[in-house]
Amino acid sequence: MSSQPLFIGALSARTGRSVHAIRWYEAQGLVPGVARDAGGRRLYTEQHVGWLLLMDRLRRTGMSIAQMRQYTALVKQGKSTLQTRQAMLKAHRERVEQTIAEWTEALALLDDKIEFYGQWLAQGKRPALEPLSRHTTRSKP
Amino acid sequence: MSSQPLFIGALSARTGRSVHAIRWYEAQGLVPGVARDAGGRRLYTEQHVGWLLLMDRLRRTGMSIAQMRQYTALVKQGKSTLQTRQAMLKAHRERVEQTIAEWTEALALLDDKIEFYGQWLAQGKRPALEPLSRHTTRSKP
DNA sequence: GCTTGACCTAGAGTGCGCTCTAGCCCGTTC
DNA sequence: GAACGGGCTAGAGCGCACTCTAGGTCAAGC
Repeated sequence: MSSQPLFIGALSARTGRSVHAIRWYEAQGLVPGVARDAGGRRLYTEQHVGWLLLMDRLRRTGMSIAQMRQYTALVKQGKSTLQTRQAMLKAHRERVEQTIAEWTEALALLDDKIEFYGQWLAQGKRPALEPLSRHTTRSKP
Repeated sequence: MSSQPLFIGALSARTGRSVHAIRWYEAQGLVPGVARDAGGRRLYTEQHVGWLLLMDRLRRTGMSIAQMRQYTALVKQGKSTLQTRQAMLKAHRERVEQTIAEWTEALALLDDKIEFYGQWLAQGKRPALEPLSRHTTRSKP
């Protein structure tokens, strides 16, 4: 269960992030609890693997570095910030859902366009109805 | 049905894109068929509204400017490129679906974390199981 | 005919998130 | 003990997608 510490190269291998990126994340205040050995080298634990992968997920779902820094700062402050952290994640969850909804709409537009090209190709002439109007207009009934 | 042309300010208002952005898009080869009046001002039609909104959708679903330029170039070349255009959209559709899947996974992780904080708050002490392991490890059975 | 405002071009500047370089240190291996 | 691999810091550079500035033109209204 308890494992020996990882050096930065090992953490890099485990997380798929570059060594540079890991150091840069730390400099940005996105990696709490990094110890050093006698020679000044960073020492990581298994938890850091999970943490970095969480950071990765947050990033790749559009959370900014600034917000991730804020979240990390809350974690560093301990359990008095549990509520705030939960609220942050809930807010982010909202944004993720919102984005999924938008991308799903885009999927519908793409399907229409693909179908439009399909008909054009099948019939040899441009179909009458352009698919654009249905999806791209901004309301106005 | 036939409407008088729009100047760039009107197009900006209709599409929500800035005047600067519209000119920049044109410079990048993303806006086909832009006429000019005697004084050199750009003249747009209703189709341009739809076109820009399509470009917007593609952009906001992660298509790069380079790829949008490629797509626009195909449109400019006429119907001989129908098949290629359709293929491009199909490929983009794939990427969009892929991304939706990833974001949906992230949603699950967020839900777990939110729940984790909920339990911590309810019980007053840190729950045993960290939600991270389930979602963030990269395979390894 | 002069002001006003919307338009024009060319190009510089910006913000984000890394990525890479330079120059150095330290510990292990031959 | 020299070479090598991996670590360190500080800071420069990059790619993308805009965004803004400077300096000018043009046309419609007073």
